Amino acid sequence: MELAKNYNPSEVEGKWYQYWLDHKLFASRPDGRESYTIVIPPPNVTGVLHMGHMLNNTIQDILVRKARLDGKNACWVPGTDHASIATEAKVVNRLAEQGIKKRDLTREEFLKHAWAWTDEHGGIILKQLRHLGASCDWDRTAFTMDEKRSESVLKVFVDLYKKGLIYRGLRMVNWDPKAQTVLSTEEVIYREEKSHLFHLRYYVADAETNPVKPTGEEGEVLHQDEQGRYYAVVATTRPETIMGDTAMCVNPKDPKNQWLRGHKVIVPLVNRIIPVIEDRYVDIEFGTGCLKVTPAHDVNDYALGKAHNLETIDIFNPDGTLSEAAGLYVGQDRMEVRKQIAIDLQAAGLMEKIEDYDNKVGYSERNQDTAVEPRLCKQWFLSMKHFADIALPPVLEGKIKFYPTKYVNTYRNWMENIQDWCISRQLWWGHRIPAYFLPTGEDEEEKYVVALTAEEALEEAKKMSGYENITADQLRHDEDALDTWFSSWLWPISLFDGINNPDNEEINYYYPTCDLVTAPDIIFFWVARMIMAGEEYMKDVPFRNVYFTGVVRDKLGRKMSKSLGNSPDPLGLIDKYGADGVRMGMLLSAPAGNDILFDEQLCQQGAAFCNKIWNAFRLVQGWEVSDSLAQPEENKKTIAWMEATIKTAVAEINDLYSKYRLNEALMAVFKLFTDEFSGWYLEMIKPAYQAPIDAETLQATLNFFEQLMKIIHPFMPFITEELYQHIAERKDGESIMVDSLILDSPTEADARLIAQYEEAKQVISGVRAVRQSKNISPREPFTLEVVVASDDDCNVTKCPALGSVIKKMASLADILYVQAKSDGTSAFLLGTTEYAVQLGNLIDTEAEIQKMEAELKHLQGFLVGVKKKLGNERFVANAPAQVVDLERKKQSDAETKIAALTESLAKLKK
RNA sequence: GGGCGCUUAGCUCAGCUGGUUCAGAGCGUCUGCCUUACAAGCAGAGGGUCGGCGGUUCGAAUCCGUCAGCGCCCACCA
Repeated sequence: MELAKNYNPSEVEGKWYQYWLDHKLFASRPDGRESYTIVIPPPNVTGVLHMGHMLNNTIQDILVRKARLDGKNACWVPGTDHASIATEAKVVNRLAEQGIKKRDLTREEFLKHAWAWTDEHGGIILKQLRHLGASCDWDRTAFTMDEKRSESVLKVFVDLYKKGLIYRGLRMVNWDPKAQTVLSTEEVIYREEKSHLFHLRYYVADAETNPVKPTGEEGEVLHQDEQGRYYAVVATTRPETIMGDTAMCVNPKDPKNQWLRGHKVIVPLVNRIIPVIEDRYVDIEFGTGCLKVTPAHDVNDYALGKAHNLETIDIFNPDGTLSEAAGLYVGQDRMEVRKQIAIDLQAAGLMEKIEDYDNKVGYSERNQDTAVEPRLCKQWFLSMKHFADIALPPVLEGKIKFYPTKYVNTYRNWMENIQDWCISRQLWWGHRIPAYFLPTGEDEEEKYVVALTAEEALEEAKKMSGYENITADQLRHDEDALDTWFSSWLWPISLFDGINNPDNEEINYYYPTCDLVTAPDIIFFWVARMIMAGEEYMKDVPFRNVYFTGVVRDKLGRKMSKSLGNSPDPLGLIDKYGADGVRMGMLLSAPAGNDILFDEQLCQQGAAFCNKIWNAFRLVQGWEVSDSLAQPEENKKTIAWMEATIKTAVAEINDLYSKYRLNEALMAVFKLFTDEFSGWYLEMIKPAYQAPIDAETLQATLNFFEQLMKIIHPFMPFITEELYQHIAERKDGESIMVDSLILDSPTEADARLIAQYEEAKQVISGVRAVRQSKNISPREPFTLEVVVASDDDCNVTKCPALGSVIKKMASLADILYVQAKSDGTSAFLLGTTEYAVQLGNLIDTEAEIQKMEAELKHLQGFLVGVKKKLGNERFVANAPAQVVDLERKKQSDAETKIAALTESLAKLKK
């Protein structure tokens, strides 16, 4: 069959992906083989593929395909995440476009819209992954909100509640006023912002009844205005919260604020009188040392309020506007109020000054344009102490390995300072919390039961005193949903139904999974919590290795983002370079743990490599075979060398895989094919133009080709399948995917053979370099002189097979062994042996002399260094004998070379 | 404020427990080749003294200290 001159991925990729699907080659069932499992980090169900996914999933696919080649039963489970907060936001936005407000809908109506959206956009990303070649077992595709996963989540909630690990409590939590839900501490990201420090006057309220006299060091009276009224100054970044002030706080040890002790002050504008309290929490150095205390809107103030029994005034509505309780600016947005109140304070003469100030403001990880508000409310929490205790040891003890290892520190630090996990969200899209509230009187504390179903909840409720006759419609199902991560933390278990159906065949076979490939930014959200769930529910780790990928950046190091427009369209790249090319491009610049600076040009390199492979095959496939032709000795030897080379390379590549140094493994694969196989081997055994090749050599070459395709396959699945199918007749359903590659370890004999060929390559390169520097055609047949004693058989050129290989590769007419090189030659040194190319009248004696003198000078300098080292008694006395011997050899070698060069030079100069 | 990591050729990175003939790779650069597998190619070449300083050692890119620069994570100073 005639093959096109250039490789065309678009003609190949779709065809083989369909073939793999048709023959169910991605599917896995438990069997007697060793299992190899990866669970996909589930992308958002309505997400679209971006470069981060490309990197992440390329790596997973490489690992899975490699496991198959190693003969393991590989299973890569795909799925999506319902991503409650992100998806709900998208649905809300779409409804808004249609003029529908979420709050006008019932929960059921809203969920209908959400499911419609999910059905419409859901799983697009998984379809896109197929273009990349992802070999997931698609029949297993799961969703964090499908039936099995949902049931698992609720069961776990009920179980943990019963174990006393889930509780409900009033806490200061992070509130997202846009999404109108609480967030966990992990979901808040802090950004440094240019802001202002407002210095506000709080007048002393009781100066008449309780006189004050603040004096400075010089004795002058401070803090007094023109009318003689005394005031304190409070520095704040948030003047809009003064309506919630219920105290002012000073440090009792602060000398400059002693005069305020025991007094009362007036909140500016609001004119409420509040006490001055004392607490060592206040930093004497910061601002004026006076702190306004707003217990409802600041975590620290809340603690102060509790300690000092202060009133709590919540001045915000859930949407971030000011509430009735504020009394002023009611209904206006807090950010607007901040601007307005600054103006009003100034006008009222209550603003001492405004300074520029950098501070950190928290934002929702999902919504980076609305600042998170600390807010006091009742939520569900998971106590984390127990989980930290069970999840820390496996990582510290190495039962789970992190690549790169530096994340172990990060992990430990988080675990050791863990806070309880707020798991409830004021959202509808998600798993509804299986808690049911009982009717209570106005001032009574809330009562509730936790149960898997409403029926069970009713049974439970009836057991409570006073509720014996309660009916189903009197129970109020908690409106809140669970944090998305409360379902994803079960992923490695719930995918195999290990929660609902413990000890089933699948969970026993596939769990623990082997590798987890993920980005480091979800180490706490997801990785850590999966380890917790694994230890809690399976009493075993969820995975053995975690490979943390880097962040994909552009080649200038900027994070890829929509607003910068520097994120290429993954599918567009695949169209342009082929999936294999893009996979190689991604990986070439992705050392584990480092950020990857993505450069489209690297995909080009990947595509070029495909073309190289393609053409190498075209060459081999085009050879005419002759059965009568005997196999030349040199081919036999070269085949043995190639075999040794492949074995050695595969051992190295396997070692790199085991260390998750995939980019280095790919580079080794690339060099094996390009340099060793195409550059050297094929050229060595290539028959003369239009001459046939012997059958044995051709067969060996095809075998090598097949091995090489397997070696490359994890990185470039499509082209390797295409050529695998060309190399030999294959039955329908046969595939490189499910073939295996297991080679013997390289031996010492292999190493010797490789060393011999390395030397031969150097002779060839030496001759080529002589030609190049003299601008002589590579075809011009020369005679090579080897300056070597006639009884010395160690020289590579003396091996008949290698001799003819060298002649062929270096276009030599002959190789002669001489005592001294003849006139009209250009020489080079390899080790201590001198090789001289007979150039005849093409020689430029002057240039030769210059070249040799330069080398002589270098050698002499080198010799001086070596002699100095050997002259150092302490070196000779202390260094290991091996090292000293080596230096001695260096010395004698250098002396030999210098002698030879000097002699040649003398001869030339005559 | 704490913790961690990084700094080696123009770029992106290797270089393990200090010691093979003056530090390696890929890309890029330069030179010569359209040699019937591949110009998405072939051949050849140039290019770093290993962030600065100090120390340990017979010997340091490799160990220690220190300074500088970069990056990441964590933390309730308004």
